[in-house]
Amino acid sequence: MKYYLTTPIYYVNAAPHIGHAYTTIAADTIKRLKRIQGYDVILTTGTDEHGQKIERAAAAAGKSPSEFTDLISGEFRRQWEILGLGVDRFQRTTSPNHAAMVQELFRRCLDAGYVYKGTYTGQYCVFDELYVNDAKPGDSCPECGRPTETITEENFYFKLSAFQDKLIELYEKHPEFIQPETRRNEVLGFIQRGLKDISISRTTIKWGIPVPGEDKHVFYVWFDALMAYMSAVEHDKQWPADLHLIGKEIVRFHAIYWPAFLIAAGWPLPKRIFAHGWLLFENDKMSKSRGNIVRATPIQRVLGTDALRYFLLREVVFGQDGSFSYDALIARYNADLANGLGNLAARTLAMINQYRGGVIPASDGDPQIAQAAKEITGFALDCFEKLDFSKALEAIFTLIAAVDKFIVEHAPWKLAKGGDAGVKELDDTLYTSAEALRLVTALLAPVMPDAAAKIWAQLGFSSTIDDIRAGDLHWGHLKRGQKLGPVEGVFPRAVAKESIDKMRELEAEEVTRQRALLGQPAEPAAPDAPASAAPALAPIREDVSQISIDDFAKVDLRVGIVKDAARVKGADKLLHLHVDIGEPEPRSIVAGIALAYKPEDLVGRKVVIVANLAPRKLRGLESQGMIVAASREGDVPVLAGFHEDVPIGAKLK
RNA sequence: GCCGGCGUAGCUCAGUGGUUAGAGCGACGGUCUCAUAAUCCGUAGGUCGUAGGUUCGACUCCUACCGCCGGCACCA
Repeated sequence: MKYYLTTPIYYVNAAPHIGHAYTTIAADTIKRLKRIQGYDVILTTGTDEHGQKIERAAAAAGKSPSEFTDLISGEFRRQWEILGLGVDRFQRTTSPNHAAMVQELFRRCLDAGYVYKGTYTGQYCVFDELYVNDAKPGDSCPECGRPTETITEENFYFKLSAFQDKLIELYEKHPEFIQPETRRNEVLGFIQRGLKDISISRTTIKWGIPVPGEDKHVFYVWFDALMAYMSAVEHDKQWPADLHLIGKEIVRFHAIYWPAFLIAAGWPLPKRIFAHGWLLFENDKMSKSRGNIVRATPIQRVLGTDALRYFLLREVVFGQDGSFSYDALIARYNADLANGLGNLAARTLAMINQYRGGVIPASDGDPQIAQAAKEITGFALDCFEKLDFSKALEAIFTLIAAVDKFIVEHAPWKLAKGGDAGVKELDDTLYTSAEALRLVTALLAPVMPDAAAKIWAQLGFSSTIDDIRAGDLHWGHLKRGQKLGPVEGVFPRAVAKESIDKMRELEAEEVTRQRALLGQPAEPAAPDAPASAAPALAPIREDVSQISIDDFAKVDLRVGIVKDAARVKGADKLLHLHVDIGEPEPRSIVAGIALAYKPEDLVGRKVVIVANLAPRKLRGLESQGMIVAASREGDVPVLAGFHEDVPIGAKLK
């Protein structure tokens, strides 16, 4: 039986961080779980390497696109090796086998009548490679705020509109197709509002896979990238995937576009898509602009890969957003791994060494613990199957607690001194502890392979944890007479401050190394740097065309004072302002700053506006100009202002 | 603005009509000594977001409101 699962292919515009590791660690864990169940498991990952953003990032690093993507793709591949993740195939979208598959998808869709050529005239954001519907010339991009360009281009379109009913039918027939349920509901809601055809080619980009017979065109990123799931296993015919593991931000592409493409091409559909949540840093979104992105390797180097794996899967409910913090990591590590699992192993193995010469005694074990073990095992396996890692782990650790209690109740150290009377009870107690330890170790092996391997060897097994199968997960499989291996602590207790300092130090080093790799200047700001520290800004566009002073003079920037401000009904982000710039009547201006500023805080504040911008209606209100604000990727805008007092109506030049 | 979710002990969360609302972590007190200053035992009193309502009875159902989150709309 085969089981094929995937992580997303990661976009190479940034170096790997803990978010990438999260997905890939989860995938590796699932792979190990499925192996225990006896499946031949294939896990694929890879890198998504096309598009203008990459062209640009490469240029910024002073490299050609292919040099640049080789470098970053290699960085991802190495990351998974360092973390010991069992990736079977690493698929790059720049490899020839992939291009052929994408072109094949295109031909099949074309032959089936789901692709047509059309013309698009309108606004386009070069940075995001995005067509901005309903935008006018001069408008800026809804995603990034950069100016859009007016383009007319011939494009290939995919008839997504033809798939509305087919997709709804798919979700109804296979409720597990998209999980968790909230994502499924969102997708359904989105589809029920109607699907539009999508453009699947671009003539504005060179760095991509060419459309067959249409040299000017390259494929749009999603038409290209999704196919990596098929090209990765092209040679051993593993398609369809049993599971696509993704982040919640790419649900729509996987749950809507992807099955539609496949149906159009007449290829089988993946069985299940599971979208996990985001990893936050101390409850804030991790983002470049905040400078609070955490990498996996510093954590690995201080506490070990297992600590990272355990933390991510135990602390965060899979499917929901979760928070990473160094304090929580250390707390989990010490409470669960050092005091719980590590200590149980240490005390159990030490007692067998001391009291029984390192040999597993003969016993059936305590019936109550055996029963508890049976129930907990069943429950945990059930949770694992549902990808509810946190609940599974919680359950497994209740068995550890039960055994700790059991040991105290029987006090083997007293039995050992009690002569012949205590021999049987001592044997039973030691066997029970060791067998429970064996079972717990086997259950935890998919999550903590390194520690499990160590304990496994200490229990005296010559087989490896990769040999563990479902049949081993039953009480009583530990054999009497088995000789323990050399014993050594698996999770030494961590001193919080020391460990955190060390992780932060390594984190800073890793940031510097990654930035050098990307051709960016060293950035001293630590992840916990105060807000005043300069955040890492996106590189300034290399290709912003230069303008003359006359061009600049066309822009009439004026200082004004906000007379009143009010929220715009029906819009989260909009404020309706009246700004006095020294004209007879204040200007009516609608600005997308409601998330950053309260209306009452703006009244009386001096702002800069573009006074000669063509008026435009927004939500029925006329906007006679635009407020100047600085914005960072993924962040709220910050209004421009002055340190000195400036009269109303003053012109900026 | 529309749709959905959430708001329970310091922290993370469980609990969906019925006796005194639970767990883990943290904190405090005690205990054993096999063990990683670990284990084990005990304690900690949280208006179950706010205000109404239904009911013999609500954390659990309904309504409104507040706050947070997500999706859509929106972002000049």
